[in-house]
Amino acid sequence: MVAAILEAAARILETEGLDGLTTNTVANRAGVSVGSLYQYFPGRSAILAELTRRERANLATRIQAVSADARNQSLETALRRLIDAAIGHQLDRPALARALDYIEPSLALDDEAVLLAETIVSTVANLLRKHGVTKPTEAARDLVAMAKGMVDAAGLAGETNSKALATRVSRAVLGYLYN
Amino acid sequence: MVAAILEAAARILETEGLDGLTTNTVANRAGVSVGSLYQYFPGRSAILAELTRRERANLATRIQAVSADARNQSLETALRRLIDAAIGHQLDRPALARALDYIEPSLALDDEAVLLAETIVSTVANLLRKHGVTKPTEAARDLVAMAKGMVDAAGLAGETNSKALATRVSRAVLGYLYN
DNA sequence: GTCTATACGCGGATAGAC
DNA sequence: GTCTATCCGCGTATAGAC
Repeated sequence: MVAAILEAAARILETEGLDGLTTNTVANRAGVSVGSLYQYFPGRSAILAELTRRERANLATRIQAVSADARNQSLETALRRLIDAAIGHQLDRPALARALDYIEPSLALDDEAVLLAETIVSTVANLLRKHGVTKPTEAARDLVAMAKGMVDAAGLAGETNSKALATRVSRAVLGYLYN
Repeated sequence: MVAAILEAAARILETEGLDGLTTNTVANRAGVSVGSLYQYFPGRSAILAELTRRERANLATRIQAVSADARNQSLETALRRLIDAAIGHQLDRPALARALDYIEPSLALDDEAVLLAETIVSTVANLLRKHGVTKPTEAARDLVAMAKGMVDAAGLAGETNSKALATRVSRAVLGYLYN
């Protein structure tokens, strides 16, 4: 039930945008009544917060799996794997990812969700540190930001060729690191 | 009067976000009544559209001025100037720029506003083409996207050191081009 | 031209039936 | 536990006074 509501909310975010997401539309789309919805969520923003938490957890899991897996790889290879994971995540549901990215800062996320959001940057930072990159935290933030920008734009433009996109993001990332 | 309304809308977008922007709040902040507001704008979204158009025009003007000025500079210098201009624009009102970036795709912009938005990418593309960069349009889109991502994140994080930021963006941009 | 007052609809949220 | 019905407040938009 919770899953049905969240999935309905996600679909509405994708098709109608933030404005179109109301307790009524979510309930309708989920095939339940508003009353039932309020038994599982205290309100509209709680739905958004939980949806964000789930998506972040999703991405964090991917990132960590790849990162653990790439422990003995070169920095280039490890980064490429991370980029692939991030692109896979974002191009899976580009409009959703974009909407959540935007509202995240204005959301009152619980500690867990905040931690998850930071996981991504700190995973990258750790990787960079291990390979002797200077200012790993700053670099990680920059790399994540630029990758996000590129992937986000690609998603908006309807680009679907993940591999070509990954190659270009890699170029930008490696170029940043080696200049 | 129109200017007062738009400035009020901009301030509300910055402080309250998209949800907080209503015809009432805008009118109040502008020091006029709702009735007067409707004499100048047919509705809420018209305000957003016009605000977007103005901001885009603002940035496009900066970009073109710099671009014309840098006609005989090296590619590196020209790009750095463009980056400085873009950062100057975005860090001037980071929350506003971020909000408009997000809503722009869902806005029914008139032809002029669309053209202005494209001006930025095509200015960069022309510059790249002149210097023999392959796939200039694709590269321009990527460069703008990654710069936007970095500057946007910086603005969110409250970073105010434009010069340091510009240096990092330059690194990313040049790294992308020369790899 | 600008205001106040108001009609109208919609979304959030709850009460109470089943 | 889920539903329907309903209350309340707010935002859009307009009508009409000044």
